[in-house]
Amino acid sequence: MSPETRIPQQQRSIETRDSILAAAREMFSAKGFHGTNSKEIASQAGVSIGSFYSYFKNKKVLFMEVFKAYKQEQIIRILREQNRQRIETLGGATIVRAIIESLLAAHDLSPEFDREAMVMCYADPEVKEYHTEIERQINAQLVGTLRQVEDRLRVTDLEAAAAVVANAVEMTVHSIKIFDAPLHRDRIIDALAEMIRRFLFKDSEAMTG
Amino acid sequence: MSPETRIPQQQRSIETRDSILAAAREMFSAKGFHGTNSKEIASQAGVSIGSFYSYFKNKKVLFMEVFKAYKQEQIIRILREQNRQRIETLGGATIVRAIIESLLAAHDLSPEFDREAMVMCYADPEVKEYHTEIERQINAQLVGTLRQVEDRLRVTDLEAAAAVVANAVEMTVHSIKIFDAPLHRDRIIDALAEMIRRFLFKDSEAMTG
Amino acid sequence: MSPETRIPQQQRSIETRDSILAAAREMFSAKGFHGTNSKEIASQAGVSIGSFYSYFKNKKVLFMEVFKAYKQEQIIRILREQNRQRIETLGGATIVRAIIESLLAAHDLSPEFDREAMVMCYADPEVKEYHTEIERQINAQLVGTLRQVEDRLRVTDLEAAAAVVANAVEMTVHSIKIFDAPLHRDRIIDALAEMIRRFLFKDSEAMTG
Amino acid sequence: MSPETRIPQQQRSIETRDSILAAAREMFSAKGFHGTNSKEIASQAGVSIGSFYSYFKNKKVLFMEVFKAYKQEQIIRILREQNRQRIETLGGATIVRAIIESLLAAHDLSPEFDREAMVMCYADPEVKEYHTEIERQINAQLVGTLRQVEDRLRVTDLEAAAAVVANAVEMTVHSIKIFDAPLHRDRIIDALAEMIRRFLFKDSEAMTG
DNA sequence: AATGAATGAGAATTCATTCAT
DNA sequence: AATGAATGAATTCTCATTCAT
Repeated sequence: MSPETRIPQQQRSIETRDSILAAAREMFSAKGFHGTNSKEIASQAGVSIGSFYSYFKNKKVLFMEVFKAYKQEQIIRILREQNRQRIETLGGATIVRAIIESLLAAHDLSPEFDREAMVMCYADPEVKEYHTEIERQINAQLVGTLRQVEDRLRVTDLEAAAAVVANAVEMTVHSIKIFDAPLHRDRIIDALAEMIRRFLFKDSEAMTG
Repeated sequence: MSPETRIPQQQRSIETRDSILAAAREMFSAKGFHGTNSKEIASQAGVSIGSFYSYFKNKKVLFMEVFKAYKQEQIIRILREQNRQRIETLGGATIVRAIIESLLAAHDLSPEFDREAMVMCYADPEVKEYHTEIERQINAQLVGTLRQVEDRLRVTDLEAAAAVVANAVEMTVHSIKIFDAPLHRDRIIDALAEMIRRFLFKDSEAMTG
Repeated sequence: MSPETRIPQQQRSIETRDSILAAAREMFSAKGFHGTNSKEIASQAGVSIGSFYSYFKNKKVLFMEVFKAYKQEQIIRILREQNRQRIETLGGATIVRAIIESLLAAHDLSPEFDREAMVMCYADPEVKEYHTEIERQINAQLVGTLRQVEDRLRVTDLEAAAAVVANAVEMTVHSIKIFDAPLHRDRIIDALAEMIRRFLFKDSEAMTG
Repeated sequence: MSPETRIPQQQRSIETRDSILAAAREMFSAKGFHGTNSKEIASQAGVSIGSFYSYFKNKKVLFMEVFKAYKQEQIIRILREQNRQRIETLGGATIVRAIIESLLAAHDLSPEFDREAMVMCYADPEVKEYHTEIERQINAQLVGTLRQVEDRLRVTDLEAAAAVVANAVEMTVHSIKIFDAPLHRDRIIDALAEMIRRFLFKDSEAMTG
C-alpha cells in the first residue's frame, strides 16, 4: 500500500504491451505475418527486442492475440449494428440490408488486416479454429436476429440459412474489398440483397423491390 | 540471349520438370508455401537442388506454375460439368444443383491445394490477380449457362447474379471443406440450393422443392 | 527508421565490430577477397555469422571499410614521413630518398593487404574510385612538399611531375615487393632515385651522386 | 588419305576452340574472371557447356590461355613498335617517345582485358609468374634498344634503368587509361617523357625540348 | 524490467564440373 | 565429338529467439 508499490510500472507495462499489439497489427496488415519480423515490430512499437519477447512468447502467439482482439472488435460491431434497431419493426428488405451492412461494417474495421486474417485462417489450424468459433457466434447472433421475425420467414432451417447467408455476404465482401471485382459494387450488393431477401422471407415481403 | 531457366529440349528434361511440378503441388498442399523449402521439393521430386533451380527461377515462380496449372484444371472441370447436359431441358432445381455440383467438383480436385491456393490468393498480389482472372472466366461461363434459360429467370442483371451466386457457392464450399462447418453438409447445401433457385428463377420454377 | 546494420552502442559491440574488421584484413590479405568467405571471417574473429551480418551488410561493404581504414593509415604514414624533417634544409638527393622512403613505408604497412587492395582497385569500380581519391591526396601532399623547394626545381608543372613520380615509385615498389623483380632491390631503387632527382631538380643539385 | 579422314573435323575443332577463347576474352574483359561463369562463355561462343569442358580443363586454365595469348600479342606489338625505325638515327626525345608509344600501343590492344589481366596478376600466383616472365622479356627488349645508343646514354646500369622506365610508363599508362587521372593526358605524358629522357640521355641530348 | 548483443540453424541460390546419351 | 541434363558442395544471408548485463 506504500507508494513504492509497482502499480505505476504495471500501468507502463500494459502500455508497452499495447504498443506492441498495435505495432504488430499495423505491420501484419501492411506486410503480412511472414513478411514482418519481430525486430521490425519491436522497433515500430518503440521497444527493444528483449522486451518484445518478455511480453510475447513468440511471433505466432502475438499474432493470435492481435487476431483475437480484432475478431472481438468485429463481433462487437456486428452485434451493435444488428441490435441498433428493433428489427421486428422493419420490412424484409430493410432487415436484409441491415444484416449486410452489419457484416460490411465488420470488415471496414481494417480491410488490410482482414486480408491477412484470411491468409492465416487458411494457412494455420489454430487460427482457423478460432475463426470457426467466431463464425459460430456470428451465426448464432444471426439466427437470433432471424428468430425475432420467424413468422415472416420462408426458411425453416434457420441455422443452415444463417450459415449460407453469412457465407454469401462474406465472400461477396471479399470479392469487392480484396479481389476488386470487375462489376460495380452497387450492382453486386443489390443482387446479394435481393438473393437473401427472396431466400429468407415469404413472398409477400420478398416482392418488394 | 539464353533464358534464365532451362527450356526442356529432351524427353528426360520434360520428365524432370514435371516431377518437380508434381512434387511441389504435393508439398504445397501438405505443408503450405512457407512451410516447404526448395530442397524438400527437389528431394521429393527425386531431383537435385541444382536441377530445381535450373528449371525454376525460384520457389515463387514454381508456385505460380503449379497454381496456374491447377486453376486450368479447375476451369476445365467446371466447363465439362456445366456442359455435360443440355441445361435448357432441365428444371430450375436441377440446374441449380448442376451449377453447385460443377463448382464443388472443381474443389474436389485437391481440397488441400485449394486451401493453400486461397492462402496465396489473399497473401500475394500476383496470385490474387491470376485468381481474379479465373473468377472472371468462371463468371462468364456461368452467365453463358444462365443465358440459355434466360426467359425462365427472374433476375435481369445476369452478371451480378452470377457473381453473387459464385461467391455464395465458393464460400459455402470452403466452409464445408476447409472450415468444417458445424452443420451437416446436406443441410447447408440444401439451403444454398434453395437460396440460389429462388433468386434466379421465376416463382413457377422456384416453388418446386 | 532503424539502420540496416547495427550501430555499436556498447563497449562489447565495438570490440566485436573491431574484431571482425581485424579478422577480415587478415583473411583478405592471406586468401584474397574471393578466396575468403563470411563464415571464415566470422570464425576467425571468434564471432557468429549472425553477428557478422548484423555489423556489415555484406562482404563487400566490410572490404570497403577495411580498405578505407588501411588507406587512411597509409596516408598518415606518408604525411608523417614527408613532414618528419624540414625538407628545405635537405639536398635534392636526400629529398628524393625521403619521398621514396615515405611511399615505401606506406607499402610496408602490410604488403599482402596491399596486394589484395590492388586486385580490388583494378576489379571494382567503387574501390577504384576511393583509391583514385587517395592518390589525389597523396599527389597534393607531394606537390606541397615540392613547392617548398620550388626555386631549386627544374620542373614547372608540379602536378604532372608529382603524378609521374608517384606512379614511378608505386609501380617500382610493387615490382619489388609483389612481383619479385629479378634485379637486386638496391639497383632498382638507386636507378629510381636518380631518375627522379634528375627530373625534378636543377642540374646543380642533380649532379650529386 | 581417303576423303573420310577427320581433317575437316580437326579444322572445325580448331575453330570451336578459338571461338571459346574469343568469347572468354570478351567476357573476362567485360565482367571479370569471377564475374563470368563457364556457361556464359560457352553460350557466347555458341558452344555447349560439354564442349567447353572438352576443350579446357577448367575456367582457370582457359583464362591462362587467353592471358598468354594476349601477352604474346602485346610483346609482338612492342617489338614491332620499337624496331619500326633505326633508332640510332633518332634524337633522344624521339627515342623516348617511341618507347612510350610502344608501351602505350601494347595497352591499346584491349584496355579492358588489360585491367582484368592486372586483377589476376595481383590475385593469382600463376598469372603473376607469367606476367613477371613477360616483363622480363620486355625489359630485355628495352635493354637491347638502349644498347643501340649506349654511347649517348648517361645511365650505366641499363637493366635497372630499363626496369624503372618500364615501371614508370606502365603505371602512368594505367593511371591514364584505368584510373582516369585528374590531369590532362598530355601533361602527364610530357612529364613522363621528360623524366625518362633526362634520366637516360646525356645532357647534350636531354637539353632539347 | 529492459536492453540489445549474440547466436546459429536453416533457407535460397549459384556454378564449376561430370557424365549419360 | 557434341550435347545439355544433372549434380551438390559451397556460399550468402535472414531471422526467431536467448541471455548476459
